[in-house]
Amino acid sequence: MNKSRVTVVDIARAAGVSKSTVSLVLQASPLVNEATRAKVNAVIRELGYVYNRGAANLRQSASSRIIGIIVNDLTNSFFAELAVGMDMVMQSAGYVQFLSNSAESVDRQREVIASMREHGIAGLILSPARGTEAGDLKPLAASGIPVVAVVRNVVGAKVSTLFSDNYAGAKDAVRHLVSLGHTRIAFLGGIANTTVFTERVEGWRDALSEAGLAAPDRLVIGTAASRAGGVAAIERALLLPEAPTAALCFNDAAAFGVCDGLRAAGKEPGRDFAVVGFDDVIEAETAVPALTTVSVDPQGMGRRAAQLLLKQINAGRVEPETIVSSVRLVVRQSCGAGQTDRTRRISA
Amino acid sequence: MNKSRVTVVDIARAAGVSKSTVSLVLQASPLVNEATRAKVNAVIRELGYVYNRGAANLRQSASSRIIGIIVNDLTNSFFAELAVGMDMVMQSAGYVQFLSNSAESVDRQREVIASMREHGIAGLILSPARGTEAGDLKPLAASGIPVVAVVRNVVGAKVSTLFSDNYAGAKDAVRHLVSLGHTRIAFLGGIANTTVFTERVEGWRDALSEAGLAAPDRLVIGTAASRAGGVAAIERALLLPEAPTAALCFNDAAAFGVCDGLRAAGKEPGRDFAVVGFDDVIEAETAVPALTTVSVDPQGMGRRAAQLLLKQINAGRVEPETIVSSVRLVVRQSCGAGQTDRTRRISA
DNA sequence: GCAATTAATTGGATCGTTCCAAATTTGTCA
DNA sequence: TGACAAATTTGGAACGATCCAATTAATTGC
Repeated sequence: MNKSRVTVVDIARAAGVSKSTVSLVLQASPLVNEATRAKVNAVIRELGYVYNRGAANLRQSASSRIIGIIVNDLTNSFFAELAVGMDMVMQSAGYVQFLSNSAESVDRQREVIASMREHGIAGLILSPARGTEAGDLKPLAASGIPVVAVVRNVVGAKVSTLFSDNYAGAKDAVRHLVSLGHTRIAFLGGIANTTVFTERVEGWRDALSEAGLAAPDRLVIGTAASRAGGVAAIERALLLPEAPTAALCFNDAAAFGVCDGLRAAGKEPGRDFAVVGFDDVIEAETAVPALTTVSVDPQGMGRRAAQLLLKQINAGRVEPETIVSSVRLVVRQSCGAGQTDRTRRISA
Repeated sequence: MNKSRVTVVDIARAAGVSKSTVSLVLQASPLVNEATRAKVNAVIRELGYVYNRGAANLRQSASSRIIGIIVNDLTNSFFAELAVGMDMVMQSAGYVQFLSNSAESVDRQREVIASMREHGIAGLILSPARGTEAGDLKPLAASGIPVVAVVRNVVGAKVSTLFSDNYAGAKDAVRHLVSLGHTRIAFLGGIANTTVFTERVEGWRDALSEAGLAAPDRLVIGTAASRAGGVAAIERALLLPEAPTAALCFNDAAAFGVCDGLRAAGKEPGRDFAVVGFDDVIEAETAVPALTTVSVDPQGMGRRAAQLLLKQINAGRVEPETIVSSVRLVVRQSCGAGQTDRTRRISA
């Protein structure tokens, strides 16, 4: 009902103390007498006082408790999980987040970064939009705001980076397919000319040559990193003269698409064609067939990124570091090896 | 390199004008001379000045350009899309968002709301965690901050609400299944005792009785509203004495789970059992079989919610309004009717 | 050329908090 | 009890912007 907001001065007047004392109570200072503290707190509750962090921030030279998170595609469940992981850590560390979706637009990303700077973020976690340049992060770095890039890296930018071991993961996956007897193994889906794509293809190529198998370029079919992209990739793959019998897919979304495409072509994934994904999104486990995939634990990665950023914020000025998050192959059914408990139980 | 930040006073000094003039330039006031404006802008760029919105906000009586968004489960692609829709509108209206994930925890939600209040949000869009009470939103309403609840409603709270027509959607879906000749139609997945669940079951029940069919309670199998929940629900459904031949599922995630469960039991969704979902997430279109589902267009809903909130913010004080977003049944393959172009092309 | 307008500019005062140095109260001990 | 230390409390100056009333500069009309 009060048109104007309640301030420390109002509290002070009502409690019969000075505003300085109220301020001390607000920050739980040990300097203030217990009785006074109790009285002030009572008045605070009574008047429905709301702390004004903006005003406090203005005076405090220390950085704010706001951190920015920008993700390139929130509708992709990999990134959504990544964001959730960050959210968990930041929340419990007493930070709030500006979370934004750049939708792969560098312009949009630039705007969001500018807006976040104006709001005085203490740090930024960025899953960069495609085409992000070092210059886009320059102003942040210049004003000493720590930045952590996740999943993708920004070439030339002096920021901490956290990404998964794409090369090793792809290599492991292909080795496994080779051990199952496959000789024509494709790489399906994903957008070429991205660092992540290149690294995974590199792992695929090296695993093949290590096994003495050919790795012809026509077996690498880059499309969108989505379900639809997976469908398109497998359609093209099946038209090849010597069609592959197995595939490592760019990510899980593409892998699901590949399964869809196989079924549409009358082939059963897992039985007639081995499919391996990358990411290990939650659906990978419950899908039928359950997806064999390279697990990168997006939530865990989000948590680690958040921790890294917090460390940098607390340390003041820190040298950028690069963390390669290790991955592991989770063998389920879509590659044709192994069986889960659930399947056995149902078919029994 | 400068340890302390650049302020309007620094700009003023460097440009040889007063800080008031700089302020005028910052807000693009027509009062300032073109030559002066140009000079000031040049200095701003040169010194790398960053506008301090916190300080500005402190003085300005008007509300901030920050809005809060809290979503109950960001890992669910329905809600992720919802958030993206909001993000689009808010971004282009010049607002930034605090986006948080309550993960269905009312405590967490309360903390986040408190934190947002301290940061002076201009409004809040909330997809409430289960168990949210009117009291949780009371303080916001009391301080005149507009709130829009989406997807779920908060009983007793005087806030605007935007949800989809669950009853009509469910009814339409079941009518369609009836028209295909099904007589034993189950309702699978979803958590009972939620408004959304109740409304959808109501639509299911009424469509059945309208067709002169029985709607026994055992055909309603509530589980989690997830892929895993769908698997569990269909497993139980198939064990019933007179097993159903079709199902309306609580949402698309559950519907995918039902498809998985059917395959695991040796039945092909669409051919041996009709499956209909609810939501129309992006994957519904590309899945095999493509999912027949009640389309609620989550992004569109997010956009509408954002527009509603903006309207309320601009209007000052507004009466809470309730908008029921209409839905439409999208017939694809999982219900056994119709064929998409893609399937025909591949099988040809 | 001078008053009357209009266009541009400018010092404070202010927003709600924190910080600092100084003032006050309380407690201790000889 | 008085001196001294410790425990509390406090007024006023920041923080970085905006706003207002007031001032100064430029333009116009006659």
